[in-house]
Amino acid sequence: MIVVRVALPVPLRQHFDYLINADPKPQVGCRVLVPFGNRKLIGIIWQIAPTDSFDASKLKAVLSLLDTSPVLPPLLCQLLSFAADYYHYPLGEVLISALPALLREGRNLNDYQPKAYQLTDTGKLLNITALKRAPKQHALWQALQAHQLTESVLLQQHSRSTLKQLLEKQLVEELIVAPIPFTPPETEATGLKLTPSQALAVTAVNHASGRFERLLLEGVTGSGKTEVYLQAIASLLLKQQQVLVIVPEIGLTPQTLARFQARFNVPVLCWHSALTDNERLHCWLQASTGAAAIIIGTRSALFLPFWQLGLIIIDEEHDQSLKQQDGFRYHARDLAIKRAALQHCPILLGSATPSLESLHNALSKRFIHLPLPDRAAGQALPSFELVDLKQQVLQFGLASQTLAQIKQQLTLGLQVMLFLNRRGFAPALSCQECGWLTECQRCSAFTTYHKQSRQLVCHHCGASKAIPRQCGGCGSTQLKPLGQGTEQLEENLQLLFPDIAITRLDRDSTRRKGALHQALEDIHQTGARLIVGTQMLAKGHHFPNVSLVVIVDVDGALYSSDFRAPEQLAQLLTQVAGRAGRGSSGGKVLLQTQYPEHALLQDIIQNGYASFARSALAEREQTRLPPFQHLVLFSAEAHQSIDCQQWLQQVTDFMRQYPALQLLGPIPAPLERRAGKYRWQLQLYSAGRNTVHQALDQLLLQIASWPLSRKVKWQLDVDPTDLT
DNA sequence: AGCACGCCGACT
DNA sequence: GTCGGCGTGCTC
Repeated sequence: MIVVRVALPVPLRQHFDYLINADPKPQVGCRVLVPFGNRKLIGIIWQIAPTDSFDASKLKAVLSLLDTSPVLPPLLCQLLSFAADYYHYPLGEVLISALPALLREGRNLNDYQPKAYQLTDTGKLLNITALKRAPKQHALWQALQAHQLTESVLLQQHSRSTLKQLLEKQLVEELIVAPIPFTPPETEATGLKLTPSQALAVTAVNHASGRFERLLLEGVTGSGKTEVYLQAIASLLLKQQQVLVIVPEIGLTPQTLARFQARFNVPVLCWHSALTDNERLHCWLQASTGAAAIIIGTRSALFLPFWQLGLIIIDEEHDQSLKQQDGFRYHARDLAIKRAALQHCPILLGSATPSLESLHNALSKRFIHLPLPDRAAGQALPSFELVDLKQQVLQFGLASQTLAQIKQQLTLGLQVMLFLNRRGFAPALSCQECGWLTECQRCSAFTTYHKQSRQLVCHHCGASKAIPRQCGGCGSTQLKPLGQGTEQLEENLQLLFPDIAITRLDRDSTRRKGALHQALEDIHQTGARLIVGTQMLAKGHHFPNVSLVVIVDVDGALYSSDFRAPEQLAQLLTQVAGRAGRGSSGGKVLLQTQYPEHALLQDIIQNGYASFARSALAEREQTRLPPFQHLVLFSAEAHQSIDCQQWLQQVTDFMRQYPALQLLGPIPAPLERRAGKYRWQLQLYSAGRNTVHQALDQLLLQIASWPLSRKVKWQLDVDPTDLT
């Protein structure tokens, strides 16, 4: 018996030591089933024979060793260990979250390995007449005479039950076949003709092959980023190297997959949350054996165990969905960079609207900057136009000038897209007599009026209730919708344009399975049409027939408390604009605003995202905000507001011993109460990373001993992207 | 986190 | 008399 140190999926920042048989040999990265208190847990072996073991007389023994070789190979162990340190999240939970669910539950990997079948010695010596009354079994026995057959080949000709019968008679035996990596193509796939800047980008990626290099591909929408990805991949496949492509949640469409599959004659697999547990494990195995050549996946694909990874691509690297927003709050882009460093392979970040973080890295020469300034097909970029809402009589939230332009495009048989980031019919119901508004009982927010479903819904906690007959303040029955959401905008537009088809695209209209697909199909038909939608319109989908985009209300983001709001608005506007006018006609984008002279808007519309981003960076530098300082966000949640505040005050008091840290807070969170709980936060700024990490390590040793930590649910977000 | 232990209030 | 509320302690 030897001692192993095990990482367990518990929120305790420590390891646990167990006794284990020296044979079969336990290895770091293997799963073990261990007794823990009065329950059983699956953990990962983290160290063999630690020198400073726990009191040997108190050690329990491992119940079983689940793997003969590590499910987490050394490189992944390094990556995950780094991640646990960097995000200050318990190692055991980080390790276990990197495994597919079936492996987390302790499933035996061998059951999922590809199998082959051959005759046993008795099977080989069997008399030819022995199976004559079982023709199917006889046929299979005959087929196996020459050589073994893999499971998939065998099942093409024979049934599983025949096989089972021969296995039971011990005439046939099962063996696990050694995995075979994908067959590299013989010649490089031919792609489209590249523009000079595309060709330059492909060359740069190829040149970086085999070593760690970070490249930022800054390409306006329609500049052919995907073609650069495809051609950069082509030469790696010849060398039998695998490629990982990480895309935002919404970006993994059948079209994306089809485009990769059509180009290369190698296995392309996808990885996303809609896969079943079995499909996930399959994909995980194909990555680890090298059978998969290209994997296109959402952020957690980052933790797949590749056989020979040659390149990582992060598409839409600015996208918020790359950052996990609960539990282990990692950023897939940042961890992918770490992974590329460990793998000694290049990483290519692509976006039309790069994050200020990546742009800063590119401008300061840490990343190789690869701009693609022109649209590949040569069309003009859409033009922006501001619509001043001041002193205007609005009809359904739209200025007369806006309506005139909509009408004009519809008359031409073209499509118009209206973007309103507020779903439902109206953001609240209001009493005409006393001004009372329908509020959520459990959140500090109003409840949205949904007309179709006849309900008041809180968009923060999800609670819904029937529409009240009377005002909760004065008892009046005069309740009217206040403000406008997509549901109402659709209704109103239908009144104005009774003959025009309208498609609404938001979380409510696409809830039903297949509804999104249907809506997109409708939009792809030519002819006049109005499209109304939320954020969903800005991501992933292309609308070739849209010639005019209306941003109904841009002002919300102009004066936000979140310092990232301008960046996000600029990205949104640019992305929305890029969705339109892809056909022969260049599109136009109307921005309705009360503040047409606002510097940010002026910058975006006159000079474009690239220019805006550079001035925004200069501003961040002056105000010492990320990426010029590092930010860590503490949040606390409790039934009593005072508990949150006091808990964060304790953090503040502790952190005072580090003068290099700047503290902002404790302050109430932007949504002070959610689902019946109060929420506070504390922001920590630091010029250097080391200081924060050291301070946090010390702090986390203390927190468990604070009595208040029992009442307060707290979390820590390193490099937060969302300050709510 | 989970789970047991333990000490006080309102029920069959 | 018990069921069950959640404070406290522990997990190799």
